[in-house]
Amino acid sequence: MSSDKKISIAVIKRLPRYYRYLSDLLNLGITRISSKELSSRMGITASQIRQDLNCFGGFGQQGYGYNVEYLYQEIGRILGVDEKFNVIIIGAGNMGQALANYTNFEKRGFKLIGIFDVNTDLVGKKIRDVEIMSMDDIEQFISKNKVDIAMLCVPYEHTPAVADRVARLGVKGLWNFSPMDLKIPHDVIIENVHLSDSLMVLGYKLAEKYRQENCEEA
Amino acid sequence: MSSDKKISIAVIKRLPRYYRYLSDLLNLGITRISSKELSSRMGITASQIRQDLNCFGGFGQQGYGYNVEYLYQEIGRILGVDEKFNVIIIGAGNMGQALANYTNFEKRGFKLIGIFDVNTDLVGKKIRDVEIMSMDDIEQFISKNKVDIAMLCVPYEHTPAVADRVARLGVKGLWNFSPMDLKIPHDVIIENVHLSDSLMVLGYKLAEKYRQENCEEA
DNA sequence: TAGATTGTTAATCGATTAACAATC
DNA sequence: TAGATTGTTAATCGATTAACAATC
Repeated sequence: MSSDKKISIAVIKRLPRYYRYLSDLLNLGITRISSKELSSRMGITASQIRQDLNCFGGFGQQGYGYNVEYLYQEIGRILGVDEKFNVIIIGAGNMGQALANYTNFEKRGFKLIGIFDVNTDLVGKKIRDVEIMSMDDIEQFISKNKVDIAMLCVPYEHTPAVADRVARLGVKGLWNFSPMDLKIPHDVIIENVHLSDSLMVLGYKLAEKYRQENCEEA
Repeated sequence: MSSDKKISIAVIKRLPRYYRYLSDLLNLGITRISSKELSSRMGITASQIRQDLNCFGGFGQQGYGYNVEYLYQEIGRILGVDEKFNVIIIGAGNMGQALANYTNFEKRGFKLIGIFDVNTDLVGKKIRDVEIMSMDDIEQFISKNKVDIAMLCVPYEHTPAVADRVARLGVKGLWNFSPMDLKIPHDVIIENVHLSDSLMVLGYKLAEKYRQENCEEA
């Protein structure tokens, strides 16, 4: 059954992946699926799927499997897709603009309501109906609008100060794109996207592959 | 000692993080560090640090600790920073341009040598001295230049076909930004960057936080 | 030498997988 | 009812942490 025993981060990190696969199944018009079939599609064990899902409740039915649409909606609910988080982007460079153009985020419950930049040349420009505003106006904006999440796309050296600034204004979630482990002394949830870490893992695997190929030749 | 017992992915994923912290220490002018001191900075146990490093060899010295510069260089070597991977970006939209502007990648051993897009309006434009070329010319380009890694910043629906196309041309590493688990029938290393998965984990944690706050009020 | 800190083995903890009774 | 497949407990596996002898 569901309720409150602490759910491990390993399980939580798999939820968006389940959500993606279920979305695909839905688009394929598949209405029911067994843990066994899903396991072969996802490349994980059926046991793990059942174990994971049972952290949150019994979504399946013996002898039948899982109803795709129901499971999709339940996982969406767990992930907070219905919560409709209000989001701002800080830093309207390429990365900020790229994120502003990701319409998929909206479907996942993240609504972009503002973009901020220090560069006054950009102020007034619109990206998908959302205006770029001056950083000077951010205090006023947040006091007038509920902002759940700030996506931080500012240069490395400014990131801690900007994070601190929006945290003081009551923003509860930060999505950090700078290559640092952002830590601020506030009651805030931080999720770091370490692009260069990911690239370096790719580099490691590639270097390892090249080494192996060289061995085989020799 | 070093050698060939398979190193777990959990360890490898921590290497870029060690590399970042060591780079910071170097910039602070710190020349030696103990696993204990590093553990308190990184928020992991000293035991894990020593265990991790010893997968690759004994980099430290009893009674002294680790030489920061030496350890930094060794981890860099393990990660392939010296290999100088040649990289191309496919898709010169906001995300592709954002990546093209990340000068940090170069310092980590990833050299951008080409950008490709289907949009002929973009062809000829330069980003940091690298020209945007037409997708039609990609076969010729790869046959003339060693390309280790392709960063895929193309729309979702085109991603598998583009991945397949460059894999056939001999590109051995793919960095995928589309929200799918890219799988292609070639001998290629794929690293997926699932931005929306990361954002949804943030959403989960935030939703959980809000639920807790509501409970406390009630 | 004495103190510090590694490298490494052993113990613990947590996550994954296997097994199977419950039940649709 | 018989067959299928879940929910859940138990077994296994791997990763993290603790401990300490080796040694700088």
